[in-house]
Amino acid sequence: MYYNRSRNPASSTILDPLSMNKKNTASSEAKEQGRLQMADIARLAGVSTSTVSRALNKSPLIGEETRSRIEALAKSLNYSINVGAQNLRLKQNRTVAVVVPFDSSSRQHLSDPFFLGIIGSIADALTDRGYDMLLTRVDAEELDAASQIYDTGRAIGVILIGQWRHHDQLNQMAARKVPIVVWGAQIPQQLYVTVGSDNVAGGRLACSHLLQQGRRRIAFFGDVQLPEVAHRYQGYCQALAAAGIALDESLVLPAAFTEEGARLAVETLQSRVSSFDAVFACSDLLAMTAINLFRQAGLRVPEDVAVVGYDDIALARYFHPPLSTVQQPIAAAGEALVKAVLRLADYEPTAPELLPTELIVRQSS
Amino acid sequence: MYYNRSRNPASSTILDPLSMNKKNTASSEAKEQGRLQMADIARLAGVSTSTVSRALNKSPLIGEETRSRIEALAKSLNYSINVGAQNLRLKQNRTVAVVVPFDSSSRQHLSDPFFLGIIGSIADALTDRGYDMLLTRVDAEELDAASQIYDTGRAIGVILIGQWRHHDQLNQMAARKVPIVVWGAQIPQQLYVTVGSDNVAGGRLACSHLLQQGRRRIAFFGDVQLPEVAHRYQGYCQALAAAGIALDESLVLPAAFTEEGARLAVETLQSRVSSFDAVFACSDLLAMTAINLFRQAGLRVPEDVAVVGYDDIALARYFHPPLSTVQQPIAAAGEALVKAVLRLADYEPTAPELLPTELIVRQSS
DNA sequence: AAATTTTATGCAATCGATTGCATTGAACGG
DNA sequence: CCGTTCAATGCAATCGATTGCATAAAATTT
Repeated sequence: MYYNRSRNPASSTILDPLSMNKKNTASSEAKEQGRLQMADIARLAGVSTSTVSRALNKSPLIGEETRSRIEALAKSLNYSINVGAQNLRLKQNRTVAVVVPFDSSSRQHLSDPFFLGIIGSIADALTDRGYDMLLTRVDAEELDAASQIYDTGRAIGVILIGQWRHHDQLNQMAARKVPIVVWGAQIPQQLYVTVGSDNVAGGRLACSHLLQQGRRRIAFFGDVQLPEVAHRYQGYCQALAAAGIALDESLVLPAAFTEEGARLAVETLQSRVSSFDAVFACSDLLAMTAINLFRQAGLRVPEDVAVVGYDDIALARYFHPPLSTVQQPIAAAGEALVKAVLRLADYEPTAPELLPTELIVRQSS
Repeated sequence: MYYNRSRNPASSTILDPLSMNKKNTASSEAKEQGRLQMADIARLAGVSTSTVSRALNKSPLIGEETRSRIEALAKSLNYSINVGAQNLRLKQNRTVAVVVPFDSSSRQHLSDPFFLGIIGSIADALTDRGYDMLLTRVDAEELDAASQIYDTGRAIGVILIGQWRHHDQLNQMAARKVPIVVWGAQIPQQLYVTVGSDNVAGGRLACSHLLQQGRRRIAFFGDVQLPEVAHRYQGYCQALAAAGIALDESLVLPAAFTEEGARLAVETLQSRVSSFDAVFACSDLLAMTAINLFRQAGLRVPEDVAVVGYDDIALARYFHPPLSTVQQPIAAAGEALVKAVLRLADYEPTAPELLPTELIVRQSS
C-alpha cells in the first residue's frame, strides 16, 4: 500500500474537474492528470477565468457572493494559482538564488558548519520576506553559471557564499549588472557588493587576546590567498606590531579549510618551528582538528598551546576544552545579504557592508 | 565605485538592444532595462523569433550559417532563454523543493549539522541530474504550505526533512497525490513514501556494543514521540532483551534535540537514577553536550560513563574523546531521496527505502 | 418610462517562449 | 523553361495567468 499517485485514483471528490478536461484524452490519462488550472475552476463555477482571477485576488469588482463561492470551490479542490504563469504575466519573481561554489577537483561536500549556518540564516531572512530560495552548487571554475540563474530569470538576484579566488569573475558579473552579493571581504577595485564580517578586527582581537595571555610565539593557520583570511592575517600582524613583536614568517602556515590542511599545518609547525605557545586558526574546524592533533602529540591545551578559532560554530562551546573563537554574526549576515540583494534587484545603489565581530573567550586560551 | 546597476550604464557594447526596445520609455528607464528576450535577438539578427528559438535549440531546420550567427549574437549579449516562459510553454519544470519544518514556538534555527549535511547531499544529487533545488522553511504546524509549493507549480515534487509528529498531515498530502518523500521512519499505515536509515538496527547496534563493553545500566536519551527515535528505542530494547537484561524505565529520558534537552536529561539522570554506566544518545549533538556536562560533574568518559551518539556528523571524530556513534549514510540519503521524488513526479509507484546504518566505534565507549 | 449611473462580468491582448503548418526561394529534372 | 522537391524561414496559436475596455443587468435619477 505504499504506492503514491497510482494510475487509478479512487474518485474521492464529487466534483471531478479533471474528467471534464477536454485535453484529457484516454491515451494520455496518466500524464494528463496535470494540475488543476483556473479555467477548470471557472467552468465549475460557471464564470469566466477573469472572474476567478479577480475573485482570488480579492478585487473589489467581484461581488461578495461570487467571491466566496469561488474561494470555497478553489479551496475544496486544493487549487492554487500557477506561480510560473503568474510571474510571466506580471513580470515579477520572488526567488533569490544562493550559490555555493564547490571545488571541482575535490568535489568537496558542503561540510563546514559555518557555511551551512549562513545558508540557514539566509533561508530565514528570505522566508520572512516571502521570498523563495534557490540553492545551487556550482563548479568554482565556472562561476558564471551563477549569473545564468539570473539571466534565465529563475531568480532576481544571487547571493554567493564565499568569494574564494574569483575576484575577476565576480567583477565581470557585476559589470554586467547582475544583482549579486558576495559573502566575503572588501578588496580594492571590487565592482560587486560584499557583505562580510570585519576580518581585520577579528584577527586583531584574536591575536591581542593571545598576547594578553602572555603568549609570544603565536602561529597563524590559514590560506592567505583567500581575501577573508588575508584580512585576518593583517589583523594578526597589526596586533603583533602593536605589541612590538617581530613577525616570524615560519609561524605562518597556509592551512586549507580541511582536515588535511590542519594536519599538515600542525606537522609542519612541530617539525619546523623551534617553539610556539599559541595558534590562531582561521576556522573553528581547523582549530578543533588542530587541538586534537596537539593532544595526540602530548601537548596540553591551553597549558602548552593556547588556541583561538574563528566562526563560533554551535559546537565550539561544547568542545573540549570549550573553544575560544571570534564570533561571526550569522543571523545578521543572512539579514544583511538578503537586504543587499533585494536592493540591487530593485536597481538601488548598494554599498558593501562590514559586520562587527566579537571575541568569545572560553577555555582553550 | 561600489554601485551596481547604476542608472546610466556606460554603453559598453556596440549593439545595444535595450535602447531599441519599444517599451523602453524615458519615464520607466530604470525599471525597464529588463532582461533581454528572444525578440531582441531576433530583431538584431534580422530573423523571426521562431528562427532564434530553433537555432538555440539546435533544430536541424536551421542552416548552419544562420545558427552560428545567432548563437554568437546570443552569447555576446549574454542572452539566456527565460526558463519561466519556457517551462510554461513546455509544461515542464526541473525544480524540486526541499522543505525543512521549523518549530513555530522556538523558531529554532536550522542548526543540527546532520540535517544540514543531508541538505548538502540532496543538493549534490539534484545538481548531478540537472535539477534546481528550492529550499523552504515552513512552520511545522502548517505543513500543507509544503504541498502548496507543488500546487503552485513551483516544484514538481517535495522532499521533507524529518517527519516529526506530522504523520496525519503527511498522509493527507500523499492521498492528494502530492509527490512527496519524507526523510524518516516507516510507520504502519503510512501512505507517503519515506526514505530513512534503519533506526531499529542502529539502536540495537549501539546498545549491544555498550553491553559488550560490559555496561549494564544504559540510559537512553531521546524523544520517543518521534518515529525515528521510537525505532532506535525499539532497537535498544531488543538488545537489552537479547542480553537478558530487564528494561529500567527510569533510564529512558525524553530529551529534545537541543542543548536544553541534553541538560535536562543529564540532570534528571544524576538526580533520579541511582546508578548508570552508559548513555545512548539519539544524536551526536545530544551526546556531545551530555559528555561535556558529565565532565563538568566530574565524571570521566568513557571510564565512568560510556557514550554512543547517533548520526556521525563530521565533528564526531574530532571531539574529545572521539565519539562512538551510529553512522547515517548521508550521501546515500540524498541520492535515495532524490531518486524517489523524481519517480513519484513521474507517476511511478515508489516504495519506501531503508538505508543501512553502521556503528563507528571511537573512544567514547 | 426613459435616461443615467452603478455593479458585475466577459472578451481579448499580453507576458516570453515553442512548434505545426504555410510559404518562399533555390536547386533539380525533364 | 517550367513543374517538382527540398531546405529555410515566418505566421500564428499555445502554455496559464492578468487586466483594460466593452457590455449587460440592476439600481437610481429624472
